[in-house]
Parts: sequence; structure tokens; C-alpha cells
Amino acid sequence: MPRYNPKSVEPKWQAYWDQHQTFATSAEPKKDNNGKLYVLDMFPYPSGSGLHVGHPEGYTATDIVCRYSRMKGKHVLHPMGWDAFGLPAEQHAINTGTHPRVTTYENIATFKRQLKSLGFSYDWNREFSTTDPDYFRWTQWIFLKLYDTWYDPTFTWTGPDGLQRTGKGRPIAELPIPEEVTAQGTEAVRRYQDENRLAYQSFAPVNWCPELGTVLANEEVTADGRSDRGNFPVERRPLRQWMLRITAYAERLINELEPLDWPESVKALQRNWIGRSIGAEVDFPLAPRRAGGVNPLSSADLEKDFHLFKSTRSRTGFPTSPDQNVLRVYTTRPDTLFGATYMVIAPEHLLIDELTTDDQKPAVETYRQQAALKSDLDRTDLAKTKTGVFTGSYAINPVNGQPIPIWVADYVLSTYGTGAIMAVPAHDSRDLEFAHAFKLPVVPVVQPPDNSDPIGFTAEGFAINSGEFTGLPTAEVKTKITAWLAESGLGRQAINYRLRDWLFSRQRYWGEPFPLWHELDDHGNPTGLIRTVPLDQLPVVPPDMDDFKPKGTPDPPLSWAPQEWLYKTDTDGVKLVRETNSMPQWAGSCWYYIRFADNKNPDNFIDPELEKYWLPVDLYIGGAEHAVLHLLYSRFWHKVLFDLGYLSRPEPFQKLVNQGMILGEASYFTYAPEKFSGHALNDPVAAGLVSSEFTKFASTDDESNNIYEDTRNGAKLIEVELPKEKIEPRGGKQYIIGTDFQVTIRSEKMSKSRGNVINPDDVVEQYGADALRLYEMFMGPLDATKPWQMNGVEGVYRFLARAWRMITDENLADEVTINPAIEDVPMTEAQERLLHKTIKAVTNDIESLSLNTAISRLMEFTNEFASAQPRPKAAMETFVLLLSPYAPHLAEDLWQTLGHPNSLAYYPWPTFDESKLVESELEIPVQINGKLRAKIKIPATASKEEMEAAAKSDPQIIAQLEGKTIVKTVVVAGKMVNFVVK
RNA sequence: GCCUUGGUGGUGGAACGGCAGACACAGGGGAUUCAAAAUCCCCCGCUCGUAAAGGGCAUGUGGGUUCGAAUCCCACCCAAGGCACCA
Repeated sequence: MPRYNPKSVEPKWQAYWDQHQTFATSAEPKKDNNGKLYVLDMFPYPSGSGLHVGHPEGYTATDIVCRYSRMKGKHVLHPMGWDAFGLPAEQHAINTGTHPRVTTYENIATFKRQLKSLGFSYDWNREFSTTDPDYFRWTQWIFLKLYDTWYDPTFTWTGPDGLQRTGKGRPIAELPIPEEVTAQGTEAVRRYQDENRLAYQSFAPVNWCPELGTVLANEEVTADGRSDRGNFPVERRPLRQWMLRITAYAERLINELEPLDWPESVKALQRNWIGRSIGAEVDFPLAPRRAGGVNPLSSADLEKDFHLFKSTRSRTGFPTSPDQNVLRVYTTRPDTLFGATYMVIAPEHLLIDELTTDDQKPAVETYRQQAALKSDLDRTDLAKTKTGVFTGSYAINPVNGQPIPIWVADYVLSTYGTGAIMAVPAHDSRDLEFAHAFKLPVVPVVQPPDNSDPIGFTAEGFAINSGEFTGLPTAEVKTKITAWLAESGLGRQAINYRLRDWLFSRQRYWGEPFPLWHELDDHGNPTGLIRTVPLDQLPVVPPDMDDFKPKGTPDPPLSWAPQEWLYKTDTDGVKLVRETNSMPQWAGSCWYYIRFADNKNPDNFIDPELEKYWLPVDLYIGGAEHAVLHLLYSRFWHKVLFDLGYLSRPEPFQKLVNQGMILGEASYFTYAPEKFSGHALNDPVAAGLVSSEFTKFASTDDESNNIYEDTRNGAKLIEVELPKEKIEPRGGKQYIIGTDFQVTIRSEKMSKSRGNVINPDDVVEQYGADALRLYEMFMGPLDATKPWQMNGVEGVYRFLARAWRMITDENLADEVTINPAIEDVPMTEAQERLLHKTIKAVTNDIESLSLNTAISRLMEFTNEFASAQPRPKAAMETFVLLLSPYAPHLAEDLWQTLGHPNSLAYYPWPTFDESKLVESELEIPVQINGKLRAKIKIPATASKEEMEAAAKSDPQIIAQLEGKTIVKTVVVAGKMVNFVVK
């Protein structure tokens, strides 16, 4: 057989690793401990369609790091599991009648078989699924911890990491209860606590997706108001929901991001998502109205009232919450206060009735109803035309005493800041648009540094028309006005976040049930009071049900669960009904990295000692699509558990790497008039209607339907895909066969509809797992988006076969034996140098995850040694060790052929000797005026003078220097010589 | 509009401020073979030049710093991803 045959080699070693438990990780560190290394892949959702080529990309990278690190003597934790709750299994169940539990575990089996066929060195003893009751018992337990916690923003403390922080999640029992609440009895106290928990109920409008039959978190809704998953419409509805108070942690989620070794893009994404902004809250006193609410006001009344307000405020200071006679706004530009010419409140603002005068009531009421009906999509869609209605009331600008009108408009969001703004049309584009639409005054207060028109200028400049602040630069005005506001009790510095609390409940069956009961009164109605399921009664398992199809209403499927599951009477006689919402898919993935370190612990979610030893995850690799959702949620849970003392580090993932997307094979396109769409592909070509001269005319959402314009005659063109057989390369460009029409080459995302999906099983079948692994790493940098090329797999397969032939004897028919060219002889100096260079390069490349170049080095090595006679055995052994993280099956087999009976998985990683890298002779470039003119050979030890002399004696250089004067000579020892001449 | 990351041969991609294009793929030529597969050897950025010798031009565009720039700085263009009435 001795041809390289992955089909016999690979299963053999997979069985060996299984049998010998080669990759089982002991809980205890080994004696010769070189430290621990926790390397984690983002665990997959086991979908029905099986593994995709995108999965093995990240998995191979982590596997290489793990195999390498074990050989370096590290205590490696490398687990795998399943994120298996979620919609697809449930949707499939609804369509086919198969219970999601059944489908889920079938899919897991497929995924596991596929992963095993790729030879990943997971410790399968640590496998679990988020759907295992043993696991979600602790997911529910963590939820109860969140429920049992409130955030104290003023608490200063030092954590187990030795850092001092202000702000801490603390047990709800430690929440100070105001006296007036205590006075109202225990029920009032319970309700007061409920308002402060990190897990709380909300009745605000939420994103309801009728198609999916569930509500969605803000993060799961796209900018155009559709579901992230499935792209269905989403509408706003007020529904009772469970929320998690992630906003309490906003500041820490931003600050503690800094020291992490994460891609800058992901950090930026999280920072943007949290959206911290610094500004000021300012109270605008409401102008008094004459009896009967008739305006305008008399200026005498106004002045009197304003003075009274100011003198009161300078005594009392700025109140924590605004009193009745003011409108509080948030602004990031307190420096533009003098330019505030009107105010706007959101249609949902609490003071709206207060502020609306009788004669404006009908108009405001109508507007408010219209706004309520609009979805977020409508609101943003109408961004171009601003709408709004005057309330009839005025507020007084605290800096100058001027009365300004208060409007209602839906361009102001009730959920951000105070739900009200001061409008400075001169320096805010939205306010300017609104002011133009409703003919409101525009007062410029910032002069651009270049003295251009201040109207519409939104950057920093110098204050104008701003009283005592006139002439100062923006930054200074900001601080000075804020200070003045604070002093006079009219405002204060404030920080706001774009981040909203996390909507944590879903109306689906296939998720973790909440471990909560609602108390019922004598009539069976909920009282609003909650009881938790005692910790020793966890988990709460979803009841057995056949019908979990959404009814098109927001009632969760669990609301028609069997009575015995749904109701009970507690020991004190109080009737209870279960919470029937379930947790979102994110819940399970929020903490799985913790459980992997101690997956079988029946008494604790993790043993504290194991937690200290294994966490945090040292290297976490996965797709960029989780940049905000999963990674932000995990960090939040982690911090709560940290505050409560269950975890000893503040962050879960020390280093994060996003693997790039793998696109389908390149396709070829030409451009033809629209009427040809749908015709046979060669029609437009034959008809001579194809054009190579065009510009992009318009884009559509669907990329394949972009429209182009023929630059010769203005005709509209569309893209037409051509089969590869229609293409011929000529003069370095690609043309349609027999024509002068150039084609465009482009790669697209893999998708079922395009028919360009590559199934890893097929690649393994044809070329083997080692070739697939190697190819995915050889394609390019790990984090880059790159197109698949089957020819490339062929290429690395040839390399593996070459490595095989270098070491085994192909001439024997049946038996795998060592190649007779391999002898126990010393290496030549050149061979030794190449070997040590290769060890150095491959080692450094793994450390920096530059896996594509490491493979290049191994190829170079093979290109040299494959034809060497004899081939020193020691060099071959080192090569096999270097190759083993990439192509482990082949390497194990070659290792055996070289006479080693045991696995190389823990054999020490080769080391290099710096002194062996030194060349005796160097070839260096000689430049004239920075241009390469010759290459000369010099001894490695040559001095600068010797190098210069050698360069000057080169015939090429002599000829080039003829008749010129050397102005300057630059010599870099061992590197190059440059003559600057005139 | 804002943020992030990119832009190098026909293709994927290499390159501590010092020989641009390593390593592959595709393509061309040759050897081996009855023939093929497999394998091995050679050529391969564009261009002038006879296919030589030897030039010229080349890392999105335009400037700058430097003896020397794919690499550093400034401006712009393009692509991908994300955010977007967040005051």
C-alpha cells in the first residue's frame, strides 16, 4: 500500500487516541508543571446540516496551539460541547413532529462524528450540551444569583484580583430599605427589592416578532427593524418581560475591556455598542402660564419667576430627580446652551400631559397616537422628514432667561437620556432640519476655526453670542458652563450610555425554564410577587409536551403545559403558577467556559480551586458575528459572579481571535442588458450584447442584483454568471472565450441557494483530514476572509504525500517501512542550518498564530530534504515533530515508521540553537541612490569597511559609478551598501 | 455620516524601514511511460530588448519624511464588516 493513504492512516490514529485517552486532561497539574493553558473554541450550535468548512478553520487553529503547547509541557485544557437550545430544533419539531430533544441529540452525534474525523485533540470527557439537565441546573442557579443581586454604584471595594473598584453587585439582602418603605410592611419591602434586582420584570414595549413567535433583544434586531435570525418583521408591543440590568455594568464593561488582548475591531464594536457619552443634565424651568393657559407670557411675570427659581436653586442645589416645575434634558454640548432656541420631548415623555395646553391638546394627542403606532422601522425611515407638534408651553433657557417653546417630536427617544432635549439648531443637524421644517429660530453660538459659516457647524470652535463665555474654545466653554451650572444648582455633569437593559425572556419551548413562581391571589390572579425555586430543587426541566407551536399570540408554549407542572400550592398555602417564559439561547453560552473546567461537579457550578487554576480562558477563537452579543453577555455574567465572590478574575477571555469567513470558489461574471436575465448563459455573449465598459449604477440589498450602466450608451446592465469553461486567460487577463470581453472574478459567501457550499466530509473522503486541516491553515492569515479553492487542497495533499515519501519506502508493496535513504548520519552544515531555521520559524509562527507561513517553512524544508541522499534520521524526526500539530495523523504514522512505538503527542517540542543559524557567507544588495544595482557575496564577519570595499570592486558597480561622484555611503553591517552619487 | 479592518502578479498570499512577490495554485515547456495517472526537472509581475546581456515601470491615488518606504506621516479613492435621529 505504501502510497500515502489518509483513509487508512487517519482512522487508525483516531482510534489510538481514543483508546489511550491521549488528550484527557487531568484535573491536577502535572509535577513538571509548565503552567496551564485553556484554549477554547466557540462551541457550535449543532444544526441539522452538519459541519461547515468554516467550523474547522478556528478548530484547527486552536488544535495546533494545543498540540504544540502539550509538547512544550503545558497543562492544556481543550474541551468541546454544544450550544443546543434554540429555535431551529424547535422549528424543525413543529414541522416534523419530532421532539426537539431527539433532533438535538441526533445532530450532536453527527457533529461529534465529524469533529472526530478531523482528529481534533479535545478532551471528550468534558463534553456537555447546554440542554443537559445537569448543565442547565447551573444556568438556572446563576439566574437566581442575578435575581438575588442588586448593583450598588457607590460601593468601593478591592476584589480578589487586587484592584480597587467602585460599584459592586451585592446580595439583595444587603439592599438598604428606605424607612417609608419599611413602614408599609413586608410586601412593600419585597416590591422595593424587586425593583432593584439585576433580574427584573418590565412592561415596556418590546420587539415582538410574530413570525418567530417570540420577543427579541435589541441586539437581535437589525437596523431596519427585522429579526437578526430569519429576517422577519419585528413590531413594538408592551409585554411583561424579564430584563437583566446589564446597564449597571456599562462603565466596567467599557473600562475592563482595555487590557484584554482582543482585536481592536471587536473592542471598538463593544465600546460603540455601550456608547458612553459625557455631557450635562440641565434643568429648564417651565415658564408660568396665565390663568387659562394663555400665552405668550408677560415679561415681568417671567422675570420675577425666573429670579425666584434661580435663587431657590442656588440654595437647594441640583435635585437628584427633577421637580415638577422643570424640564430636565441631557446634552453633550452644554457649551451651546446659549443657542438653544426650543425644546423637544419624546412622545412617551411622562410630563407630556402636564406640558400640553388645552388648545394644543387635540394636535398633541393625535401626534402621540401616530407615534405609538409607528414601529422603530417607520421612525427611522422617516428620518428625512422631521415631524412634531408644539405643546403650547414654554421653558426658560437658564443661561439667558429667554422663553423657548417646547415641542413633541419622535426624533427624540424616550429611552435615552431624560427623553427630552434642548434643541440647538445652529449646531446639530437634526435640530436644524426640524427648525427649518417648523420655522424656528436659529442662533449660532460656535464660530468654526476657519471662520466659515457657523450654521450647521457641529464640530469644535470658539463661542460666540454666549455672554461671558464668548471667545473661548469649545472645550473650555464646556467645562466652565458645566461648573457654573453645578454651582448655581441648574445642572450637573452626567454620563449616558446607549446600552439598554437586556431583554432576557423568550416565548419558546426549547430553552431553559425560569426557576420562578408567581404568587396568585384567591381569584387566581397574579399578585406581582415572586417566589424562587429552592436551589436544591433545580433543575426545572421543560415539561413533556407535544404541542409547542406558537399560537400567533405572545403566550409562551409553556402557558399550556400540563397543570401539574404549571401550578402548585406552597407550604404556607399560597397558590403559585410557574413563569412560562423561557431563557434566550445566549443563556447557555454565557458561562459554558466555566463548566468545562469542572463539568461533572454535582455540588457546585465549579470548584473554587479549579476556577482559580483554569480561568480565564487563555485563547478564545470564533466568528466575528459574536463580537457584541455573546461576548458582551458573557462578560456581564462573569462580572456579576465575580462581584458575588464566585470567580476570582474580572474577565472571562484573555485573548480573543476571530477567524475570517471562508467564501465559495471564485465565480466569473460578465455584464449584459437586463432583458437577458433568465436566458441561457451564453445568449448575451453570442448576441454580442455583453459590455466591458460600465459603471456601477445602483446597489440593491441583494448583491447579485446590482445594476450597472453601460458607459457607451447608458443602457442598464446586470451581472451574468459564466461557467468556467467559457473563460480563457490571455495576456494575464480573463476573457470570454473567443471574444475581447473581460470578465470579473469574484467570490461570494457560501450558501445553499448559490450551491457553492463545501462539505468537510467530502473533502475528508477525497483528500483526508490532514489535508483539509492543512489547507484551511495554508489559505492565508487566520483572521482574513478568503475564498475556497479545491486546487489548493490538491496542493497541500501533494505536499503531505511528498513528506510521506521522504520518510517511507514506497517501493515495497504491502508494508510501511522506513525509506532506505534515511540513515543515522550527521547533517551537513547547510542541512543543519536549514533545520534550525525551520524550527525557529515554525515555533515563532505558532506563537503568533501565523500558521500559513509556518506551513510554507515546512514545505521549504521538504523541498530541500526530499531529494537528499542520504537523509539524516535526526532531521527527519525533528521535521515530523514540527509537522505534527498541523497534520497529526500523518505525523504519528511517520513517527512510528521512524521507530517510535508511542504517540508523539507529549514528546518535547524541538528547540533550535541560535549559533547553528549563522551563515558563513552572506549575499547582500548594493544600491546606488537607493536602487538595487548588484548583489555581492561577503563573509558573514565582514566589517563595514570590507563591505564597502567589496561593493566598490564589483564590476557592475564600477560601471555604474563611472563618471559620478560619491556624496555619501551608507553601510549597514551584514545587510546592505548604498552609494549616494551625483 | 461615524467607527474598524483592508487594498501587493492571472489567483491565495510572503516580506524586523534595507534584494518586492517566499510558499502554493493556475499556466507554459521538458523528462519518465506503449499510453495515461502519479512523479521529477525548468520557466513564469508588466514592459523595452532577439528568448541573451542590460534597461525602464511596478505594492489603490497624490504628496511628505528618509541614503533607502509595500512598511512611517498627511490627504484622497475604493472594498468589506459594524453603528446610525443616542442629543
